[in-house]
Amino acid sequence: MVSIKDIARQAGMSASTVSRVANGKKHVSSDKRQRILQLIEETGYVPNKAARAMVLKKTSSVGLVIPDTFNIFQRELFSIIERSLESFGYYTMFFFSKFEDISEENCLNKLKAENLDGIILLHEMKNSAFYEYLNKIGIPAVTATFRFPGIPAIHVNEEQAAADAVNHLVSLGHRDIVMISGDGFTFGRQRADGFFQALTEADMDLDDNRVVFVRNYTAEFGMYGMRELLLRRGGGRNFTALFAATDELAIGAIRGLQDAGMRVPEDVSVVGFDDVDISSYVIPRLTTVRQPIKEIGEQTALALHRSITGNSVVPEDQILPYRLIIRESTRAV
Amino acid sequence: MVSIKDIARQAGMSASTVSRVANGKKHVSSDKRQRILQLIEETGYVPNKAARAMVLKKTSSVGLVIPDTFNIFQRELFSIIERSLESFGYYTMFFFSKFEDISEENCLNKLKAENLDGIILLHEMKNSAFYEYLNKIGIPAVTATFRFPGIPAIHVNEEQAAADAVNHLVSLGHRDIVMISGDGFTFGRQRADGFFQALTEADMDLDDNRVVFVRNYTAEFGMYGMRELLLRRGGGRNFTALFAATDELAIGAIRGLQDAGMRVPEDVSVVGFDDVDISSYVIPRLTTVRQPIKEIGEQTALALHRSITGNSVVPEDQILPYRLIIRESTRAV
DNA sequence: ATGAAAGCGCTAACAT
DNA sequence: ATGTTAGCGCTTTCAT
Repeated sequence: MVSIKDIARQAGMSASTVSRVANGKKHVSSDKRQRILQLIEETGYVPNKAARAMVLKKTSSVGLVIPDTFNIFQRELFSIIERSLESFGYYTMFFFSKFEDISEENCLNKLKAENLDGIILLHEMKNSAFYEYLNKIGIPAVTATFRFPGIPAIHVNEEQAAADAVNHLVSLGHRDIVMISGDGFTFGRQRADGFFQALTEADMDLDDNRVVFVRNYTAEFGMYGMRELLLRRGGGRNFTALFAATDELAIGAIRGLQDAGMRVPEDVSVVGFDDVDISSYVIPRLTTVRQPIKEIGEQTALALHRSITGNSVVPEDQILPYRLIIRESTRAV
Repeated sequence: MVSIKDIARQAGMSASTVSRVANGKKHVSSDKRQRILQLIEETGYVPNKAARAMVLKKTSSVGLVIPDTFNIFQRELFSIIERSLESFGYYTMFFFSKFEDISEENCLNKLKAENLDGIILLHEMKNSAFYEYLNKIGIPAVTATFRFPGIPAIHVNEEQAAADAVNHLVSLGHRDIVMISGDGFTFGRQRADGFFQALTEADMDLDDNRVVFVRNYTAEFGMYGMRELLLRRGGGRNFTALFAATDELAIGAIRGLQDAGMRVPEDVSVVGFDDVDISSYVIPRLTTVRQPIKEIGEQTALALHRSITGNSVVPEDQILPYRLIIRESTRAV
């Protein structure tokens, strides 16, 4: 590894001068600057980040905490955030965390060791120790797609969005609607709440048997959820519509339906949530709730940047607009 | 941030003693050790990684270079690698890179600044400067899913696997087979080569018009590719089977077929590649080539670990077995 | 404009 | 067993 001293020695100057050049500071004669620049170019010298972080007491890095088993939506989101953060000059470090105490503790320790400038959570924590730590050291933090008291959040109104999705089904004449949701994230609960709210407003029967909560928001568990629903309802001909808490869940559920000899949307209408890439290509194309993923990502990065630099207003919660995208998986009863 | 000095001061001992305890070294009396451990617990002290890296001259971190627009297969793979690396005690840093000179240069600079213990590439580089750098500084490196001369690689025989996929189609009686592949990764070329090889062996016509290369390996581009193919073939009734270079491409292509009024597998059989999660849930379930993703990930981490510790044989190229998974998207003509 | 020196948090070598 | 010291690569006073 070529260090600042190597450059200084080769140039016959001091490390200070090299440092000034490397950081674009003034007060260096242009001939020396030229010479050093040339040496940097030749040797491919790049300042060591660890050493820099130590003296500067900041890392220009932000930590992005994401679920260990992130779904397609979350994957798209973190790419956007990463790119956006980069445009502000931050380097993004990813921290994968399971929804378990031990994994969270592990994640927290890694985070602590890094001396980050800020933290973004895409993923709520089971253990409040995490939030307490953020609070205690006063590190800038932002949450995306969910909120936690005291931390600025960027998200949509999950409950309302879910209710709207269900209302679409109701407006199509469906009277017997079921739902598959999941554990581990608040949005699973919120979307289920929206579901019940819409049912209530439509004056429909809302026994708990209408919702099954599965372990993961994936296609695999969507299929299991559907099997469970079919079992509960004794073969299933008695519901005509399904609301799935994510598009992946919806895709798996449609598979389960198909396996049981039911077609979508002829026999059962299905609405998903997220409007993930693949949703507009599967058969049938999915009716779903589109989250403004680009805006969520960009606003999250911006809010954190503001919070880090501190030279503008403290960012507040931002609730962004969603949109119901009607495609082929729903139809009138 | 609580530092080693804070602990030392509170304990009334020297930093060395605290360091010894924090690193589980011997030669500390058990009462002092107790006291320090307690303090560490209370304060939540975690050694600063940057400072540690500086004196140790190693970071216990490995860089994982992945494509900016990673597909589902690559996403699954990097999770596995990350977990596996963690079990060896490494922290993984992700570096997203586009297949462009500037992005690669950017990525290389970040890499250099980090002083990594090793590097894993999931993604080939356009510019050879990248490989030259690895070589020059002699940093341990491993490539996964592709190979570059001089760097140990973990991968399947892409060409042979593709040929097998096509042979399956041939054995089903298909005589007019087309393909959608992509740019930017060698595997796109290799899978196309396997396609041509199988066609040759089956003594079939192999004009270049049979393959369309799209820009990305996503469902979106799979659909575009199919449209292009349909255009070329004047409406399309004259091919009965498709080989898609990835499952996502296959899903998009099936959508394109469906939109043109053709059904899979009744009118056209489709084979994908990768056996991504979603492939066993979509309609129709995809026939595809399964890469041993878990083994690829684990062997990659292991090979790098060996290369870093240097206390075992230098790892060599490993070619892992693939498997053709026959599901619903293919049938006899 | 330039260099010398101090110090960031940590570990290891060297005393004691 | 424990403390003192030096030094990792860098930036930033502070002299000159």
